[in-house]
Amino acid sequence: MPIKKYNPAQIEAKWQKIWQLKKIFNARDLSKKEKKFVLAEFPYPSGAGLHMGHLRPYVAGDVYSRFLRMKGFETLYPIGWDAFGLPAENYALKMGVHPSITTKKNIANAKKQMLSWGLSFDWSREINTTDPDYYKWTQRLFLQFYKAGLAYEATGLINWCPKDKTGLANEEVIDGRCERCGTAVIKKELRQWYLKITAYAEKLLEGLKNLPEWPQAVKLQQENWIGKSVGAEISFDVIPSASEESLKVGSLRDPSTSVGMTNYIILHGRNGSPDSHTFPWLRKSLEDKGYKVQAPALPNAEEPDDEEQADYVVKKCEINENTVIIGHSFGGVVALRLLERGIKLKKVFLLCTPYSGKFLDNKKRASVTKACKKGFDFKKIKENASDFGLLYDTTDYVVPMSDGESFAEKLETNVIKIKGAEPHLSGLEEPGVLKEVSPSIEIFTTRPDTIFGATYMVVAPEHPLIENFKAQITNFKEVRKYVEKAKQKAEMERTAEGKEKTGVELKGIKAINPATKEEIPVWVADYVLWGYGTGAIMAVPAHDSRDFEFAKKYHLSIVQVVQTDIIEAESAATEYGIVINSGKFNGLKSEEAIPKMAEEFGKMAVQYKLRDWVFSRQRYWGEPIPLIHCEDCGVVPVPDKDLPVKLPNVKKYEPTGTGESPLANMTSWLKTKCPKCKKMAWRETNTMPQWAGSSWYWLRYADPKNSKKLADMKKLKYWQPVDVYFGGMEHTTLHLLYSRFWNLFLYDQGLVTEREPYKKRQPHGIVLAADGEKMSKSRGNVVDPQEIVKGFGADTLRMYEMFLGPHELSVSWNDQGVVGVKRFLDRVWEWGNLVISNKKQVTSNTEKAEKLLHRLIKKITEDIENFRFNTSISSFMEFHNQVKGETVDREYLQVFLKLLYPFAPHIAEELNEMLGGKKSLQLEAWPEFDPQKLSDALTDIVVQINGRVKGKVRLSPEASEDEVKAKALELPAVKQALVQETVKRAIYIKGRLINLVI
RNA sequence: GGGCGAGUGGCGAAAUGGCAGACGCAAUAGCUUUAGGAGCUAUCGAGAGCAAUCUCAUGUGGGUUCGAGUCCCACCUCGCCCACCA
Repeated sequence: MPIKKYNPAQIEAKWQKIWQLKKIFNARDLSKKEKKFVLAEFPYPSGAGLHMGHLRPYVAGDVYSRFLRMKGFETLYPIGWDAFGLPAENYALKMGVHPSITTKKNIANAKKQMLSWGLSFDWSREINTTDPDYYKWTQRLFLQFYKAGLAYEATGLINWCPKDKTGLANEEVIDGRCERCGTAVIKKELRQWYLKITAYAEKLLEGLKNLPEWPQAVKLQQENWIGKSVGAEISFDVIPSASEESLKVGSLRDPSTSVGMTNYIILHGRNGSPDSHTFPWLRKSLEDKGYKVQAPALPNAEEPDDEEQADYVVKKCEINENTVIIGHSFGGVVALRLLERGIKLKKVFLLCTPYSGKFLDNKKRASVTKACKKGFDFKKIKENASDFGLLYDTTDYVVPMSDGESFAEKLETNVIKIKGAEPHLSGLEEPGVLKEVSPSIEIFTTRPDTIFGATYMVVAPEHPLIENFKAQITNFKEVRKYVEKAKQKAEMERTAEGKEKTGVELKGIKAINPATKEEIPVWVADYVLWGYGTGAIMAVPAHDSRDFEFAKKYHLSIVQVVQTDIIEAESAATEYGIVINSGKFNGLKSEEAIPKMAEEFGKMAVQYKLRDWVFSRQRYWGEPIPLIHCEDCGVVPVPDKDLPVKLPNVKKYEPTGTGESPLANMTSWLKTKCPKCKKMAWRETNTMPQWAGSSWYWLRYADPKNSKKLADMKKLKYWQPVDVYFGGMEHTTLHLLYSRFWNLFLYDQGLVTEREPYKKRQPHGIVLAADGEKMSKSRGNVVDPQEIVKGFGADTLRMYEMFLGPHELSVSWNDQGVVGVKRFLDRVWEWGNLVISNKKQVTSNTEKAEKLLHRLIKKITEDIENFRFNTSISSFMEFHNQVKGETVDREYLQVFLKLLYPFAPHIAEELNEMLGGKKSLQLEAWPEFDPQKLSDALTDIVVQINGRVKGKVRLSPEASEDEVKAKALELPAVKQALVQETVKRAIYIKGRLINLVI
C-alpha cells in the first residue's frame, strides 16, 4: 500500500481548525482540578509582524501548557496585545493613518501568525490594552495610586528624548540613549507625573528573597538597579568665610561688613522677650557662626496685636531679600503679616505658630485667636518668600500639630517635627531648632568612618545651595558659568568614562567638618550627581578614588584617617582598615567605627539608586491620565463612573516638543466640568507610558470581560500567581520591575491575593541570525517564520526553534539546520504509517523497544519539567534511530505520539487519528514510565586502571564489587597492565564503573 | 571600575565528579536517479601505526580527587547588566 506523503500544510490547517472549533484550550475558572497559569509576555503588534524572537517564548509556553493539560492540570495559557506605544503613532504621523487602524490591522496579522504556529492559547480571554474596556481599569488603578499619595506631580530635571519628543523613565534610558529609538537623551526641566516606586524600594528588594524559582541573574539585576546602600546622613554647617577686608583688620569675621549675606531676625511670641526662652542661646549660636542677628523686643507682648508688631519690626529692623525670620509662636504670625505687606524675605521659619486659634489646653488667648481668625493671604505670602520651614514640637500641649499641617498644606511644604527640650520649643537650648535654621549641607556617605579625613565638600551643579548663597559667593559669575555649562551637557557627556573631573570653588563660604570642627572649602563639580543621595558629598580624598583625583588636580589637602594593609602611594586607599587620626575613635576597625561615628555626627540612613517613575508622556497614543485641573479645587480625579477617559480622535498627533501633549490642542476634549465644584476645568493632557497597560495585564486574564471590577476576587484567587512566566532578559528592569511594583501596591490595597505576581521566571536567549548578529532589516539577515512554515510546516519550525540550543541562551538561526528536523518528522510519518498499516496485528513489542520507550518517557517528562527542550528533540531523534528496526504494536506508537504531541502537535494528532484515536491527544493522559523497564538485565560496566579506560565487562547492574573485580581482572588489557603491578585499591560505582588503582 | 555568565570538532551543541564530542548541520565515499535535488549506507577531534592499538585533546597555568569539561585558586578572551551611585 503506498504511503500518503507527509503534507504539513494540509494537516496543520486541519488541526488548527478542529482545535478552534472544539475550544479545547479554553481554561475553566474555579475548576476542581489544580490550576497552572502559564504566561508569555504579550507582544506589541508591530507592522513587521511577529519575528523569530517571539516564537521562542510562545512555543516554549505552548509545549509546557500542552504537557500540563495532559498531566491533569487546569491550565491557563492566555494571550493579548500590548498595543499602545510609539511605533503605531510614528507610523500614523508618516502615513496619516490613525493608530487605531494600523493597530487593528497589525493585531489581525499577528493573530494569524500565532494560529499558523499552532499555539494553544485560550483565545476567549484575548485582551488589548488599547481597548477602552481594558484601559478603563488601567486608569482606575492609576487613580488608586493617586489616592494613596503614590502618584504625584512635580517639576524636575527629567530624561527627555529629543526625537520622540517625550519624557522618559530612568529605566527607559539605556547607556544614555532612548530605549526605543536610540537617540541620545537630554535633561529637561519639566512638570511631570511620577509614580512613587521608591516607596516600594525595600518591598521590591525583600520580595526577591521569596522567589526561589527566579534565576539568580534576574534577581541580581533588579537588586543592583534598586541599589540599596547603607550609610550615614550627616549635616555640615555652612558659614560665611572671612572676607579679604576683614582679614586685613585682623578679625576673623565681622558680620557688619558682610553686605548682602544672610541675616536673621528672631521674633518672640506672646508673653516672651528677646531674653526669654531659647532666644539668647539661639542668637549667640548664630552669631558664633558669623551671622548678623536682630532680635527686637515687640510691643504689648502680653496681649499682642499682629499688625502693630509688624509695624514695629519694619521700623526697627534692617530687612532685605537675604533676611531670614525665625518666628516663634505668635512671632510667626507677625512674620507672615510682613510677607502679606509685600516685604520680600529669603526664608521664614514658623516655630509652633498657631493657625486655627484653638489650643490643646483649652485656655483662652484672645489676642492670638483674634489674629488667627483674620486668616492669611497665602498667595501673597508665597510670592514674597522663596522658602518656608515649619518646625513643630511633638510634645507641645498648646499649639496642635494640626496647625502646622494646615500651614504645610497651604505653603506646599512639610512639617518638620521636633521633640523640644521643653514643650512648645521653649527650652533654654533647642539644638533641634538651631540645626534647622542654620544653613547646612546634608550629605550621604557609606563611609562615616572616614569623616575626619573630609577635607572639602562638593555639591552638584543643580544644588539649591548655590542660588541660596548667591550673595555670599564672591566668585558667583564664575560659578554660574560652570553650572550653566554642566546643565547643558548631555548625561552621556557628563558621565563619559575617563573624563577629567572639573569644578569651581564656592568662594566666600565654608563648611565646618563636624568631626574636626575645621573650616573646609565647598566646591561645585559635576562628578557629584544631583539625582543620587542628597546631591552633595563630603570629600575624603585619602580614601575615595574620585575625591583623590579631584584633590590632586586642585591641590586640596589629603588626610589619611584609615590604616589599610595595602600601601598605596599614588591613589586612594578605599578598603576598610583601622581608624587613625580620628580622636577617640582611633584604633577601631572601619566596621565598628561606621555605626558609632554615624550616630555621633549624624544618623544611619539608607539610600537607593532607584528613582521615582516618570509616568507621563507627551504623546498621543497612550492611556489619558484621568485627572482634571480645576482653578479652585486643584487636581481632581475623574470619578469612577466617568471612566474610561477615552482617547479622543484627533487630526494632528504631532508631538509638540514643548513638553505639552498633542491632546493640549484638542479644545473640545480639553474643557470639562470640575467633578467637585462643577466649574469649568481642564483635563490632564499627558498620557501614560508604554508600560502602564502591561503592569497589571496578567490579572485581567483571570476575568477579562468583567465590567464591574478589574477581575472577580474568587477568580483571581484561583488563578494567581502566574506559575511560569516566559520572557526576555531585556525586561528585567522595565516591565518585570514595574509590574512587581503594581502588584505589591495592589496587594497592600487588598485588590489582589498574592504579594508577588510571578512564581517562576523563565528567561530566554535571543535568536540571532546565522552570522551571529542580531536580526535586523538593515543587516538584511532577518528570517521570516512564515517562510519556514510555508517551506517545512509549523511542526518543523517549532521543533527546530527548540532544538537550536538551551532555552535561556542566545542561539544562532541556521537555515540549513532546519532540514534535519524536517527529515526527522518525515521519518516519524513514515514509521507511523508503517506501524498503522501493518496487516499482521503485532501483539507484543520487543524487549529493546520497551526499554527505549520507557527511557524516552522518563527523559521527555524530565526535560519538559526543566525547560530543557533542546535535549528533548535530540532524545526523540536518538530514540527513532534505535527503534526503527524493532517490532512494535499500535499502542506503542500512540504512547510515542503523546510524547511528541507538545512539540509537534499537528503531525501527532494526524497520526493518532489514523491510528484510530477518537479524541484529541490533548485530552489523553501523559504517559508514565515503568522503572522496571528502564534497564537491561545485563549492562556494560567500565573498567579503568588509574582512571584510564581499559575495557568493559558485561554483568548485571546489581553485580557486587567482587564479581565485577573478578571479571575485570580477566580482561587481557588488565592482565597486561598487572604483569609487574598489583591492585592497591578498587573503587566501584555500582552498575557503572570500576577503577583499579595500581 | 563593579557585578553576573560563558569559553568543548568545520558549525549548533551533549555530558547527576565516572566511557568527552550524544543529537543535528556541513563535509567525504558508495548505492539509487536521465540529471539536479531528495533518499539510503558508511566515515567524520588531532597525531602515530599495516593493524590490534597507543599518545594528545574541553581558553591558559596551578590545585583537590582513585578519577576533573564538571569542584577550588590565579590569569586570558568574549558576552550581558550597572557605572563618577558618594
